[in-house]
Amino acid sequence: MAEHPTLLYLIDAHSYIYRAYHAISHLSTSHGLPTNAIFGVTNMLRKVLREKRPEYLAMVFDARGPKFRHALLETYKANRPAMPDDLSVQIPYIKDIIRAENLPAFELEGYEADDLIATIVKRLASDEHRIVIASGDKDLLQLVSLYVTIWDPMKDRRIDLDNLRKEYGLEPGQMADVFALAGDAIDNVPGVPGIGPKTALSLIQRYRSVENLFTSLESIDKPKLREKLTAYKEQALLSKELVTLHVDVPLEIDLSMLRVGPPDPAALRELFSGLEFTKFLKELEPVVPQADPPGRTDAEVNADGQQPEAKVQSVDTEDALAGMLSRLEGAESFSLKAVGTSPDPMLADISGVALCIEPPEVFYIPLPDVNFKSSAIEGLAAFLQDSKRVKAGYNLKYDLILLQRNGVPVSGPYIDVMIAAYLLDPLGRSQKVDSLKMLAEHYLGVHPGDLGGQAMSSACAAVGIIARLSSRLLLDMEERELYKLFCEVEMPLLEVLAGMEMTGVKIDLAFLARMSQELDAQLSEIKSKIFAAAGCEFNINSPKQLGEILFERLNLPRLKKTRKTGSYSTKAGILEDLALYHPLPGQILAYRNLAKLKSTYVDALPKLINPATGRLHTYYNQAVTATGRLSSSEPNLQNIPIRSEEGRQIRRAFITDPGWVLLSFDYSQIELRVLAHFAQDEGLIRAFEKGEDVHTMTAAELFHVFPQMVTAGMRRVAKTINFGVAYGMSPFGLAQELRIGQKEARSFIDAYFARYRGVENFIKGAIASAREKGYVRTLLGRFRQIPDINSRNNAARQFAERTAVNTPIQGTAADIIKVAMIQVHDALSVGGYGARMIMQVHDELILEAPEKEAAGLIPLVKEKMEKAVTLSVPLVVNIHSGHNWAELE
DNA sequence: CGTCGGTCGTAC
DNA sequence: GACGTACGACCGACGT
Repeated sequence: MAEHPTLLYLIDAHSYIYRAYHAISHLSTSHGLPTNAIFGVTNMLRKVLREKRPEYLAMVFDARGPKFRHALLETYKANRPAMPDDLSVQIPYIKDIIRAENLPAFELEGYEADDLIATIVKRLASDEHRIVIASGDKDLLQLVSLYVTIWDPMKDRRIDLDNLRKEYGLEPGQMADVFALAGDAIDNVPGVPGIGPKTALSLIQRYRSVENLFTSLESIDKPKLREKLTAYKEQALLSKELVTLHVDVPLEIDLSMLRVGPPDPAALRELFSGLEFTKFLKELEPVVPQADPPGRTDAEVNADGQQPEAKVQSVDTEDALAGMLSRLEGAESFSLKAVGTSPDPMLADISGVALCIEPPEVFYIPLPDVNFKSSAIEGLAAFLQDSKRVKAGYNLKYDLILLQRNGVPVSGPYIDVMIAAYLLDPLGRSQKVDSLKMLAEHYLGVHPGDLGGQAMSSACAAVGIIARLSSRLLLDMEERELYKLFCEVEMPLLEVLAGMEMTGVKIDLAFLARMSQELDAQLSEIKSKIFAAAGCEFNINSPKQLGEILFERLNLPRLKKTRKTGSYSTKAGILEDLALYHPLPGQILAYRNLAKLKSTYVDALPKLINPATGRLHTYYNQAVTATGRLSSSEPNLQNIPIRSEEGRQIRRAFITDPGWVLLSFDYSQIELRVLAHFAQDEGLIRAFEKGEDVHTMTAAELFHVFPQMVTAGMRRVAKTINFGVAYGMSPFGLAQELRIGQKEARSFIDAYFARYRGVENFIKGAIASAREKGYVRTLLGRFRQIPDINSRNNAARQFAERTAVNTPIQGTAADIIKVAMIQVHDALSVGGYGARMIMQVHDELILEAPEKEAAGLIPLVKEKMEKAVTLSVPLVVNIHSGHNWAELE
């Protein structure tokens, strides 16, 4: 596989023109010119340009005039309605916009876009030139190959060779056979009447091709089906000719014809203003001076007339490179920003690196284009890997992944100013991934103007600011006693997380596809029962409509208060109560349960599979939570269901390669152990030292019985209280959770605190300390301000008090697993294991390992986790292994 | 079409 | 109102 394949985007223009036309209704200028299709196509195009920054692209149009296929079948497309007038008037404007964006466009008299696309694919697709076809047209599926994927930019759905094989169980070349049998009413491909997509698919799966099917007709056991096929044999063969794409369009084409040029902002501005597209007008960047000629460039970025932030030197000659490298020789630290073509570092191609040793001087190394690419990379790589030099960045994990994927490994020490700012203020959302600008304003008092603009220049401005921010934030962290946490935990963890994100996890797509189908069937069954029970049809997903049905139409008792907005609450707890009065609430609960699984997990996960790796790469955010936990997104792997049996099935889709095994290591009761440590509570510490079931022990204490006498109900109460303590539980909350009265709940809580005086004192102490200092800290010194702790507003203050109790507990547990992750990572690398950490779920680490390594690995990882820190109670890690995540119990 | 608050539900 | 920390799907109001 090539190291950096070039991506070519082929856009099926008519597919998008029609979709935009139908998706957007009634958009027109004040003069009455319809603009719905123009708007939709422009929107899609600009999205592609913005997000993919393609180097090569072609807009492919259907040509007017007779199609050669008419010779094949006179009725072909005969009854297809001509393009409506209010659409055809828009086409010239779309072409104008494509011209102004400077995008290559192709159209050939007598040929359809499909055939042009097929021909271009035939000529250009290779390992080095991967092709992405943007289209919603099924016929194009036959072009999918190792080098060609189909992408629907509106739904952001990708189909590559693996997907296609898994979804259809066929090779791309067989897709034409399926369509030939099933036919297509819109394109007037007749197919075989009475055979739809399902039957067609299963026939081709069995017989491989239309031709082969007709030689084996006698083996079809359903007589009706055999009759149909016999009767329409000729029509089916003709249909196949119709749907088979032609790769012999007389078109001279080479790669250079597809190169995307720079857009013409003046022309775009004129078009957009004539079309009254204010949205796009705003997006056009303000007029900037032309970039200086290659060589030495002094693109100055002004900060409100203060000193320039960046004097950019473009490293695009051997001399410039030598100059930069000799400057790096004397540098103990430098800041960097890798520029990629996508915000997802697992999808992006690298286009360059900006680097700053001493602001305002900035180097920019354009990467894939430079002809001395290898020497530039090698020279730079030596410095990026030098453990004596500090590398500063903003969201460095992005740069690490992008560079590593392009063969340039980076090593610490690091200073990530996003994370530094997060430690200093974990609430102030000032350190979001796109807000380096806010940090500059807050800590440096400058107002950089160029951070949101074009990628290269904003990266150059960014590295200057990062260099200045890093020294400032280091001082602030020292002052706040956060420096050690930063250097010894967060920065090493950054690299661990980068590795986990790059590795990703393998997913069983076929399993999810089956599950999706099953859920579909179950959902439609429940849906009809719901409509019958309700006596009318409505949107089950709308809490508003549902509330009206339940409480107004069916007049069910309004047991709970209405919500803020005045609508009725329809959450699960309330529906469970209502289920006693009517069958509908129970059916709704069942529907919600399945619909949630389908939309949030079963159908969402496949969309996030990376086409290049075939795996799922979550994003671990290290600078989001108020307590110091990690969060995971795209997808969130930290809320995959486990508690219900149906939900847990989702975990069966998380798998590993043959010969490998999944191992999970989870801390037993980590938050309760942390509580025992902080509270120095004798009873709790003793329970953990004995190594017995802590909830049972608590129940024994609470109910004054021997542990052997504890019933399941008693244990459940104890368990709920044990969890509740860490959350700052109230009698109301406990009552609700246990479905008991508030008085009873209060007496349980009183009994708990009477038995666990240390815990009671810890809670009082945590609140008092927060009141006095205005903040709380975790075991490793992580810091969170509690601004409302002295508020006169009761609700706000009580909330602050619960936070003051919960944050040290939750945050310390987060500290501990972070330390463990670093040590496990180091141990794996020192021990030369092939095993790797792939997921973290707050108190649990999941590794994948070659089966042979598992036995040796288990005690090693367990040891590292249990000894990550020393508390007054032992840390205990439980281990499970299996071939999918559900087997890890 | 896009954004955003509200509601709901999953995890630890 | 009411028990901590997240992410994200869906709806529906509203803006372009």
